[in-house]
Amino acid sequence: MDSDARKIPSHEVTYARLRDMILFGHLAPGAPVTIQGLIGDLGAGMTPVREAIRRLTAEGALLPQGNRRVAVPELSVDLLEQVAFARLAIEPRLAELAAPKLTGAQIDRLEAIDGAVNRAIEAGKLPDYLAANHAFHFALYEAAEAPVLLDLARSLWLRAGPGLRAVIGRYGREVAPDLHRVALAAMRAGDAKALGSAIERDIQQGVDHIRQALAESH
Amino acid sequence: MDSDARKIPSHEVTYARLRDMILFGHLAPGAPVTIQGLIGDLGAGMTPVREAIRRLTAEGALLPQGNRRVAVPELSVDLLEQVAFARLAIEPRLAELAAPKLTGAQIDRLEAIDGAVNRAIEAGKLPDYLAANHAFHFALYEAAEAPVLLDLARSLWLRAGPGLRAVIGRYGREVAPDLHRVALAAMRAGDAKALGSAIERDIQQGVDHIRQALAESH
DNA sequence: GTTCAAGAAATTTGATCAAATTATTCGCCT
DNA sequence: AGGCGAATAATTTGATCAAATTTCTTGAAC
Repeated sequence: MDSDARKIPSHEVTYARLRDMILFGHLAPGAPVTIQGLIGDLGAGMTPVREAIRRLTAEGALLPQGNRRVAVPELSVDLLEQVAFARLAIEPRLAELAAPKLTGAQIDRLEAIDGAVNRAIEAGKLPDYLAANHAFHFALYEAAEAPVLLDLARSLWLRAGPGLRAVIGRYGREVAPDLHRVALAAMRAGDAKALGSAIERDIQQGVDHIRQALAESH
Repeated sequence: MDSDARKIPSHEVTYARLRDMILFGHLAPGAPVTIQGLIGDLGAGMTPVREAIRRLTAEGALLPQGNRRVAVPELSVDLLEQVAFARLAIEPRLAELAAPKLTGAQIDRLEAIDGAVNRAIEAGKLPDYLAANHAFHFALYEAAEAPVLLDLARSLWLRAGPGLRAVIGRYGREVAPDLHRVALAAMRAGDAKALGSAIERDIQQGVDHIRQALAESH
């Protein structure tokens, strides 16, 4: 029954679960991320939990609290600006690198993911939207075959995670230009520059969204 | 005697030691970074060593090897280009942010560190040079008070670490323009743009150095 | 008879857990 | 309000289990 789960180690599973909780804003900033608590919640042993916390701390998704505890960091305007700057530097480059390597099948897959994004928006399913949007960007970035830049992008999305919580619950007004469609058109045309530009504007749009949500919650 | 060391946890010490070994090229790429080996070499327990390895893996300083081991990654030309691109995007920005916040005392300290850099060069002490150069850059970057960008810079230096090993042992021909001096002049003048530009050229110079060393070792 | 290969045993190493230790925090009492 | 003590949580060690690599042996082919 559970014979299929035997191959992947427990600390990987624990890491992935905790990461997704942060990435999609399921954990409140300042939340008490305690080892003992996660042992109960995730049903894992102590060692796997410790290692998951250490990894996420190293990636900037958790913040050490002076005393020997960690918590989900509050996303201040100052931190958001740093994340925004770095994302705008790294991710358009990833898109440019991916452009010449994309196969037709990969573009089809990206178009399918983008369909899921739009369906989630129309249905008003914010969590689904966040997951699908994440999937779209990283399916594209992975095609760039640039592991260093990809790791940086992952870390930056993780740091922006707590900000998404502020977005959740706001009206799902999705903005005018659908930049994913622009990006897809650039992919089909093989235009790396245009693709990078579309991704850049898409990031700018997303960051603006978080910035507004942050400003309204004081 | 060791009463002062009681406050900082063992896994932090272990992490810092292993990190520095990678950062300054003391570990050969492909080297067998094994838990049991480090327990012996560093005299630490199993859990601290595990956590240090996990943290450094998350930061990209160590690479998982399919089987459940990790090793110091080989620095290919391709990886170096990615690191170079990201460093050129992030670090000049850190310098610009630091410029208006630098106090006279901090600039004096940076000048002192740069003195150590030059002394190490003249004495032909490569390890001392690497340590002092690292200290110079991060003393500057820390003044920017931008933790996100600072973490990214740390991760990038860590990824470039294995490349330094190729540089060690080559003739210590230090290049013409001393860009640290240019940077110090920009700091005293309070010219953020000039400081960013000096750091940018300094990075370019360092990357060129590694690139050449890499090319010569085929 | 020698060599190569396949397979099995043994050793090494990583993963997980449980217990003991140490530090921090919180409530209570003065 | 300040300090003392109990409780809670993190750190660390040691032990046990599972996986992987290496080595040794055995058999067959040349």
